[in-house]
Parts: sequence; structure tokens; C-alpha cells
Amino acid sequence: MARRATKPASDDLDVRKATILEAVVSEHIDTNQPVGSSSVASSADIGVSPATVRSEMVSLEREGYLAQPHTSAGRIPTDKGYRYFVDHLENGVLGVAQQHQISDFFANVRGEVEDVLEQTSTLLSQMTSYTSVVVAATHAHASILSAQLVNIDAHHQLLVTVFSDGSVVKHSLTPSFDVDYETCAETSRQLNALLIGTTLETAVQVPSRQDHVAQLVRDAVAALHAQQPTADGEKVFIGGSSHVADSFDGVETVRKVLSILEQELLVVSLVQDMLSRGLSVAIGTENGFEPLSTCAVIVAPVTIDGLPAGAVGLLGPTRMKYQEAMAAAGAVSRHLARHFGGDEEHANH
Amino acid sequence: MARRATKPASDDLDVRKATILEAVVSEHIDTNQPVGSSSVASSADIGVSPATVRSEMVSLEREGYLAQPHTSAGRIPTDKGYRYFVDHLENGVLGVAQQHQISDFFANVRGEVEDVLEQTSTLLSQMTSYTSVVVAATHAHASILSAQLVNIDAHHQLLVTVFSDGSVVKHSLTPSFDVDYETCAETSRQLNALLIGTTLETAVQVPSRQDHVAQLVRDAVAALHAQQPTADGEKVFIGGSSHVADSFDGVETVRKVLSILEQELLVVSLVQDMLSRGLSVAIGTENGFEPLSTCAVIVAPVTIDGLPAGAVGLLGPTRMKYQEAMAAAGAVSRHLARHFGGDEEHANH
DNA sequence: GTTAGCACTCAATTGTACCGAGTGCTAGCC
DNA sequence: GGCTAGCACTCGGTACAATTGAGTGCTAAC
Repeated sequence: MARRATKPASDDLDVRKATILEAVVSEHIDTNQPVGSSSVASSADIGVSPATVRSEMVSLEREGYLAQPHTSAGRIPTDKGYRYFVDHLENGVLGVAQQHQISDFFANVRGEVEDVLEQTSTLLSQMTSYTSVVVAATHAHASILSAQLVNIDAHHQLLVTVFSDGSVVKHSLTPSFDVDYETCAETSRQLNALLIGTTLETAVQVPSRQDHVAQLVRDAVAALHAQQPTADGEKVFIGGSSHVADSFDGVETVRKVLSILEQELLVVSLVQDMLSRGLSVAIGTENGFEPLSTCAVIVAPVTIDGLPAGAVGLLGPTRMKYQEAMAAAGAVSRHLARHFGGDEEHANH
Repeated sequence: MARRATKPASDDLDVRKATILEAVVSEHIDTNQPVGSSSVASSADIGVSPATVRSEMVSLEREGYLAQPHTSAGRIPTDKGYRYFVDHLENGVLGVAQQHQISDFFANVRGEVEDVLEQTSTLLSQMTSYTSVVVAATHAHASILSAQLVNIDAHHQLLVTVFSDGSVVKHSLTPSFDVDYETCAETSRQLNALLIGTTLETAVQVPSRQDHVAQLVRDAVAALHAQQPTADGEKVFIGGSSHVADSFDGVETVRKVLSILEQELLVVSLVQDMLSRGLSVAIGTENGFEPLSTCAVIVAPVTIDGLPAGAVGLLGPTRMKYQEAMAAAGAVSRHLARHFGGDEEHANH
């Protein structure tokens, strides 16, 4: 009660305690069962009896790394225990088969950026058996390459805007007056003159004239700049949500997690939040969403030509296989960066 | 064994049998429990004793409408039993609250078609507590209003095509030669001359010259016409997949169903198949996918200005609340048609 | 044709005993 | 002083039997 021996406040543990903790965590990840002192003691490199392990476990429990479901059961890692485990994990290497799987995928993938990202998310979830998340960053900073107003019919026009990052956005206009082809063409010309080279963050000077073309230009610019800062253009691709069903016990947990995944905005903000806090793994309550308190989330930022371009992530139970999952996420993120970056081809073959 | 009394082959039942069957089905839908003879007997308008009900049930079981989990349990409807029930359901009316919910939604909804459909799917799943599916038909028959080649950089061009149904499609081109702005503009002009007014099913005569512009035109047309007939442009929006978790007992079933839902092509073909067979409800094995054999699927086609434009659907357990669900799907489908059809506004306000 | 009565079946529940994995503590050992 | 063998104790899980009760099928009488 009074004096503790060596490391009081530091989060560093005794070598032996660390070994024990790691043994408990990895065995629990394997078996999903409470881990007892004897199986830890027999676990290879601990030359010490179960009794000793036990007393160390008591201490680890007092310090919050382990917990006991009930008196006569083994120990389970707490979030803090997992955290220690993850922090002291050396970077894993991917199996050769998986490396090949990734390379093959990126060698053969076709289609537009969105298609590639969607398939990437499927790949990642198949590789890991966890639910995967691929987030493509907003194009708020991309400049406009082209803006064109297309006449659907007299009362419906479509503003089609192409950005320098290759994204295309459409906005419907429904003016109260009739519009003909020529008016559209003229509006397109003025829009191009006005918008090309600007970003969505640039303020532009719209014409104040009262004619129809000016009116359309104003409407178009307004529609374009009206992007909700929330829906912001991030695209999210979620793959393998069926894995949620086998990652968690308890239907209620499954429902909660699925229900979070349905809200893409939440997912985006979770990932963004982790990136901004510099976290690559969020364990249990660390992610800030109560319904996800039995989940762990792994993210790996994707950086293309030095710029943040999004992230890939994995969501699994706290008892997930961190090393494998982190290695997979990392590898896929690097491949993505290479695929879209620099001198490489942009999307299509 | 020899003679049966009245209706031998017809799928029509005795009035009393029908009443009993309906009582069993609706009580089982309410309780998710096998239904016994006595609770059917006491169920209102059957002026008959449990014993009589029992002997009728034996006969219903022989004819395949009911099944018994085990000897001393009540009866459960078979798929055939549900089918009879559904076929003899008079059209339900939606609750006032729900009618309001739908009207409010469509009065306030903003954004492009895709956004509206996505939100519609969320609406439908929230109203019914089932997983919803919204399918927007392909634009194979829509004609091209505009085709433009935009220069991303010297080696990357984006072909942006606008169709008469308001859809916008992009295709990346990566020619092996450098392309400048003027080449792009000229290509765009030729593409427009060539493509405007055609559909993707129209064959077009591409130029056979060897200059860069002609090359680009050929590439662009090829990319445009290369649409997989499968991925065909149908958009699918799935809402409320978390409801899968509380619709089914058994993690394995949940996993299977989610895993089907992940494969959008499967979902589309399921819906298309049902539409082409003129089915509005597929119960259990009727839907043709083994993993969905404990599911029922409801679809309601969406017809805009007389043309098939897609469908809305609901997926739940075979013991779903058919009347409510069908009413909801029907109402939403009608509102969608009105929202996008005729003189109404196209998408935006 | 209907039904009351009855014997029967079988899942679900309850109670009991037991096993064993795992613990915490302590006394003795190195 | 740290480690460990030994031991009493805890408590979830399992196995088994007894009991309950919802529900059936059959039959004889109305």
C-alpha cells in the first residue's frame, strides 16, 4: 500500500511483466478465452512457475492492464493492456501470399478512381477478414479545370464541373425561365472564364447583370459553392461489413456496429479524427464512439506525391490480429499511393 | 388416401382452413413462436374448438402449408403457407404518421438524383425496420447530350459524358502521346458531332485517320461503349443493413445475408429477376438464392412517365410484416415516380 | 362433422451434484 | 528477498434426472 518498487508512473513495465502481458494478450487474441497463469508459464520463454505468474498478474490487474471476468477465471486484457501490446509491437511483415495478392490486384485493376477504391476496400477486407474502410480525401483544394452547363430540357440544366484531381461533380439547375442551347453555351463560356483555375475555397466575382445568362452563372456558382462542409466530397468505401457478424459475439453489438458503419459521416470523422491525433490504432473507448467500445480501428494514411489523399482502415474486435492487420493496411496504403501517384498511370490502363 | 373432398388441385382452401392458416401466419409473425391449436381457436372469428382446429392443421400440414418443429409443438408456416397468406392479403393502408413521414421527406429532400435515392433508401428502412434496396435503372436507352474531353495533364484526359436522363459518366484516357488543350477541344468538338443524340446501343462510325485527334476520338468512343453489360450503370442504394442483425436469429444467417448484400450485382439481378417474373414478393426459396432462404423480398417497380426507371425493395425475414412493408414500398415508389416524373421538378429545388 | 377427454410427446426449466480450471495465500526453500 | 510448491477455495460449465406444461393425435360419444 505504501511503497511500490521500481517504475511508479511510467507506462513501462518490468521485462517480466511485459512478457506476461504480451503472452496473455496474444493468447487471448488466439483463443477468445480468459488466459490462466499456467498457460502463460508454459508459454516458452518465461522460466518461471505459474504461482509467480499469478502474483505478477495480480499486480498487472491492479495497474489496469488485465481484468478478470470472475474470481475463478483467467485474465483478459483491458483496453490499456491492448494498448501496451500494440505500442510494443514490432512492425509485422506480410506473408508472401498476401504480398502477391496485393501486387496482383494492383497490376490488374481497371476503371476509374472510385472503382479502384471500392475494389481496394473489398481486397483489404478479404485479406484480413475484417471490415475495411477506404476514405478518399475531399477535393476542396483541387482547382477547377472545366465547368459546363448542359441543357437537359428548357427547365433543367446540369452543371458539370471537372476538378484537377480528376473528380467530376454535377449540380442540377432549375431556373424559372426557359433556357435554350445557345444560352447554355454562353453560360458555359462565362463559367469557364470565371472558374477555371479557382478552387472551391476561392471567392469569385459573379456578374450582377440581370439577363438570363448572368442569372444562370450566379445560380451555377452558388450551387457549386454550396457544398456542405460536412458532406465535403469525401468518398467512403466500406468493404466486408459481413465480417462484423463473425467478429463480435452478441447480436446487439453487431447491430450497433453496423449501424455506425451505415453513417458514413461518422466513419469519416472517426478516421479524420484518428489521423489528426496521429493515431494509427484506436482501441476500444479510444475511438470516442461508445457503440464501438469493443472495436479496434486501424488507419493508415495514404499520401500521394507528398499530399494527404485519404486513408485506408480496418475495423475489428479489440481482440483483432493487430500485426497482420496493420501490415495489410500499411501495404495497401503504400500500393495505393504508388498506383495513383507520381509518374504512374492515373487510373486506367 | 383415396378420395379428397372438395378442392383437389386448386391452391384455394376451404374458408375455414384459410382462416386457420391466416391466424397461424399472423400470430407467428407477431410472436416468432410456433402457434398452437388453442390460440388459433380463441382467435376471434373461428367458432370452433381446438380439436377441430387441430384436425384441420393436420390437413394443412399434409398439404404443405404448415410445418411442425417437433411433435409436441405448435405449427409454423412454410414458405407455401406464407405465399398463400401474401396472395390473399388485401392491400394495406399506411398509417397516417407514415404517410406524413413520406410526404415530408419528399417535400424537403434536396440534392442530385443519387442523393435523393440514397436518402430514400434510408427513409424506407427507418420506416419499416427492414433493410431497403433502391435500384435506379440503367441509362442504356438514354441519349447523349454532351461529351467533353478535359485535359488533366499531358497524359491524362477525362471524357465526361452527359446523358439525357441527367446522369454523368467519366472515363479516363491515357494516350501514349502528349495532348494539349487545343487537341482536347478539337476532340471534344468531333465527339459531340459524333455522339450527341446517340445512345450507348447505337453503333457510331469513328474516323479512321491516323492523327492524334482521331486516335483520341476512337479511344473515347471505345471507352464509352466498353461498359460492362453487367455493371450496366444501375445504381444500388442499400439502407439499414443493421436491421439484418435483428431480423434473423443466428449469427451465421446474419453473415450470409450481409454477404449477399455486399455483392451489389447479386442484389440487382435478384430485383431484376423478380420484376421480370412479375413478382412483388419473393418468399424464402422463391428468390433463388440459397443463403436468402429465410428471407422475404418485396419489390415495387418505379415507373416514371410510363417508363420503367428502377425499383424499391425491402428485405426481411420470411416472417416479416408483409402488409406494412408492401404498403410502404408501394407508397415510396409512387412518391418517387411523382417526384422525378412529368412536370415536377427534376431534382433540385 | 364436431368435440370432449385422454394418453402421449418432447422442449424447456429446475435442481443437484460434480468437475476442473484457476485463483489467492502461506510456509518453506534457495 | 524473491520464488515456488502446496493447498483450500471459488465459481462457471456440464451432466443428469425430475418436473412442468404446451401441444399433439386419437377415439368415443354427441
